Amino acid sequence: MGRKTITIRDVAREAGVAVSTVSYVLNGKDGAVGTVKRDRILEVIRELNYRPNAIARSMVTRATATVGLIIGELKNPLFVPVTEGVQEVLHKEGYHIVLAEASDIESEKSAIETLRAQQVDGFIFMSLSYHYPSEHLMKLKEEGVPFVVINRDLDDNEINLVQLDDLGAGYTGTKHLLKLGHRKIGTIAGPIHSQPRRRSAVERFEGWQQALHEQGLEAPSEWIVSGEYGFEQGYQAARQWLAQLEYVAERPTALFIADDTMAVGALKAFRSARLRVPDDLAVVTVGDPPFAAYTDPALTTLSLPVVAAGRAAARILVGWIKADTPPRPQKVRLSFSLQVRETCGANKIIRIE
Amino acid sequence: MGRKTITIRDVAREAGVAVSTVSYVLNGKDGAVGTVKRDRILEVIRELNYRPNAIARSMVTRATATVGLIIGELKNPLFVPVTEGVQEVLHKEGYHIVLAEASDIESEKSAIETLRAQQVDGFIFMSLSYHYPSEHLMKLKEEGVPFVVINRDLDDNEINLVQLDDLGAGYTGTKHLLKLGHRKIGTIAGPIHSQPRRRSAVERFEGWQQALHEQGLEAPSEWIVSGEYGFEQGYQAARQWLAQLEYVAERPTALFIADDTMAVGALKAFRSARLRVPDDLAVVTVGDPPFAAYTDPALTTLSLPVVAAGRAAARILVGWIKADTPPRPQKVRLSFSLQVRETCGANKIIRIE
DNA sequence: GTGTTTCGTTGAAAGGTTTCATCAATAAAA
DNA sequence: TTTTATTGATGAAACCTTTCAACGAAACAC
Repeated sequence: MGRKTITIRDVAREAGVAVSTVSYVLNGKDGAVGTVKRDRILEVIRELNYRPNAIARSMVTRATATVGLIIGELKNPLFVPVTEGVQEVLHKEGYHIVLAEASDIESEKSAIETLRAQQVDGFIFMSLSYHYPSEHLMKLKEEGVPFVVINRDLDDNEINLVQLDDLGAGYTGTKHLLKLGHRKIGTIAGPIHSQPRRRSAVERFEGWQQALHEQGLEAPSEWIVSGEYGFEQGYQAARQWLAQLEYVAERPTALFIADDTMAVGALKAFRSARLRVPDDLAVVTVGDPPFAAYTDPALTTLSLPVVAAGRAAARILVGWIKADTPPRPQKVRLSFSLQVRETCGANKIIRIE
Repeated sequence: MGRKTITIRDVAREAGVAVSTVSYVLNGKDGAVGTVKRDRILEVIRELNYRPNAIARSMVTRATATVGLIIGELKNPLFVPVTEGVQEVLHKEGYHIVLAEASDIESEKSAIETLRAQQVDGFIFMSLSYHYPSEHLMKLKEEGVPFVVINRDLDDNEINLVQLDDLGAGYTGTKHLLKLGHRKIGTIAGPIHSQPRRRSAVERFEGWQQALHEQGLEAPSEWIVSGEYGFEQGYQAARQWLAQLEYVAERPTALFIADDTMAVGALKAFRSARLRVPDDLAVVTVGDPPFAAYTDPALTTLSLPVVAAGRAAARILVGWIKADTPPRPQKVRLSFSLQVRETCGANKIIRIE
């Protein structure tokens, strides 16, 4: 609508100085301009309600103070906490986030294209954990575009990567059950068979396996089931798991579930089956979202530092952008902590002793 | 890093045509350029891997195809579903989202400033539901900046607004309990006393009140408690509620809780107090997040169409931007639906009959 | 064959900023 | 007093597009 936008030129005219002078005070090149003119300029800026045009600035500086956050799907429970961390440090550093959803590799490519056209200064990828090469990321790297990847499985370790220690989580969770005296431990795994493969699910599963093998234990295949993350999916997986147990002599006394949302669904299934947790079945899971302490029974779970992951990724990215030179490629692997609540039965055992 | 960016000029030179010609094929002004040159140009574009600079384009078109999404806090449970809806239509229309978090009015103002400097084409506000005027929004309106507000309480009804029917939700939820035969109905309200006031909480509370009054019923103040949204906050509020009941002769048989996360916390408190839901206390709540069906007992709740709210807001905004003229100001109020599950006891009653 | 449209193409201006090179004036050094 | 630095300020180029006005050539109408 025909509203005249006011520019640096107007400010300069009104203040009786050169455009470049105004630009200098705007950019805080303080030494370079006398206090009397500076004050006058600032006054005029306020008076005219002048707002510098970041687009025009970007044209010449070739920087937008904007980073693209590419995310697999908004519903991903990691999204909010990770973005929280990302936003926290990005905001502090004066960067903006532009959001793009990309649930498969093709839309990811196209998101990259449009955001590059928008001249974003860098990318953070937080999509599904693809296992396979992702040549488009390689290309990005070759072209010198700053980017960091969160929680994916990449075969190129020249790429900056922030990962949660899902293997460790699976291992430690199972170990916890072993320490409580359980020897027969099944698992409800995440999407370990999906294509593309999801790293987090596979690693948690392998952690479970590893802990058992270390003790020379082996779980029959009937004790294993897998499914997508999610409440309903967990419910269904648990029902399938229970069904499978009918075909095997020994029933597990404990269960490692790959994800808290699945666990909530599973608890429902166990309730309908009149299976008491933890008395009949001890459960340990992974994630520790806010609701974990409020289920019945409360979830014993491995808390993953997702906010910290977001922060770490953002910090690496900002460093790279500012230095304008790729950092020594690093794989940050963030640890976890065990939150002992009720589903594992640890507190009950202590009470009995 | 000194990588030469390739521009429309390079394409023009390589293809042996004028810059403007390239621009025309880029922008699909199809009639205007001969097929032979067009093909050559497209070929060169591919060859050179040319990517038009959206920033430069924005300079001249004065449009960025970008809208600012200003949100109170990422943790807000509405954020994900609303953004889902927003993103869905914005993406389809070729717009990008740039995200800004602003938890108070000052940071909201500054977010607006920086995003306007970034030349966003419009705004969607999805912050806390302030009650008070928000002059900065008025200013925005006067300056002709397109924007839509989701779920706030504004005294200016010239502003485009998408609201969830929180009043109706409170009313209908309570009505449901009344229909089940309850006459003594308390409430755990949301932050109705907070400053600035949160519309959703106040409306849900008023809906509860209204339904009771309609039946000539009155709840003693001991049956009422309020708190912030959240699991732990719900737990605490419920404990306080239980404590207050000690000081009153009659105990409620039913309870309206303003929010599902609070309800989950409250259920925990009731469990420790050996209060059976729904037998001793029927519960109805509001929101219907994914976990609502998986608590024990499952939550009877009023499902709010948050994704639809996001979509509606985005559609209004895009219409405004494209028409370059403010639409007839509208207040969209989206309805809700009652999800009868277990906490209200309805299924039990039916079974008894 | 002349006059008028239409078509395909072009050059140049405009958009708002940063920054480089330059310059005048003043301060410091010789 | 002359020379050299320093300071404060400036004009103009550059960033990469889009789009307007203009133009020659071909097609059409008469």
